[in-house]
Amino acid sequence: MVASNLVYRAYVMLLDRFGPQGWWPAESDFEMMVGAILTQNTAWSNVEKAITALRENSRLDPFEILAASDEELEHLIRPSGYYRQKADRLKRLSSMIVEDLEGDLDTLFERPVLAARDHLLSIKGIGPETADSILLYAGRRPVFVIDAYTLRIAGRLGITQTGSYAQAQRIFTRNVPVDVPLYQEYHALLVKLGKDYCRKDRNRCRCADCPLEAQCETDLLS
DNA sequence: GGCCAGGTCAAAG
DNA sequence: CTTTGACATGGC
Repeated sequence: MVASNLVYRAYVMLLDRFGPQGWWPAESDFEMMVGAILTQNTAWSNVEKAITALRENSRLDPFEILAASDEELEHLIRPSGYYRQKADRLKRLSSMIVEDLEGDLDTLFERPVLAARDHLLSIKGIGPETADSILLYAGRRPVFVIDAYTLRIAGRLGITQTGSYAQAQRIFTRNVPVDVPLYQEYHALLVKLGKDYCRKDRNRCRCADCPLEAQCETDLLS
């Protein structure tokens, strides 16, 4: 890892342009995990409505989620979309926490990262991005999160070839310092860049104002 | 009205 | 191992 590589310089440029993004100011690690599931392919504004509803009904807790009926849970999280699937996923997550961890999340996060990651991935409804988001933002473990924006941006910068999650994760991990706040901030900045400058529709790509314009190799997306 | 959003899974080539 | 369809609401 050298301080002059593109992967690291991109982080510096993005932070300089956009500033800290202040992601995931959840009041608890469990709330953060709930948000990670509810935000799957969904706008965060919709997730906020669902989390607020859960909180106001005192269901923002693994035991309370298990105690709730499917109908009640689905109703509370409906604004976040895919509400039947996500209600099921929240119950599976809660079951794991209650049954495997006795309700104590630290039991999970204190384990070796790969073991904790595998444990999360064993839950139906938790894939690589959700697992890694949980490890990074709730567990504060140094795991680089890859999402659709990161894949698209990395492709345009010529950083990755295949567009696979694992490859992108390896490359980002190898080229930035192992630092939890940096990982948290970099991921949030990539999402910010993706939303505002690197959209799927090429006609909407505002490459002229893009902070990484000079590094961008193509207008095309993978 | 159409596109998109801080993905994942099962089924199929 | 890669691709495809289903899942669903709300904002612009």
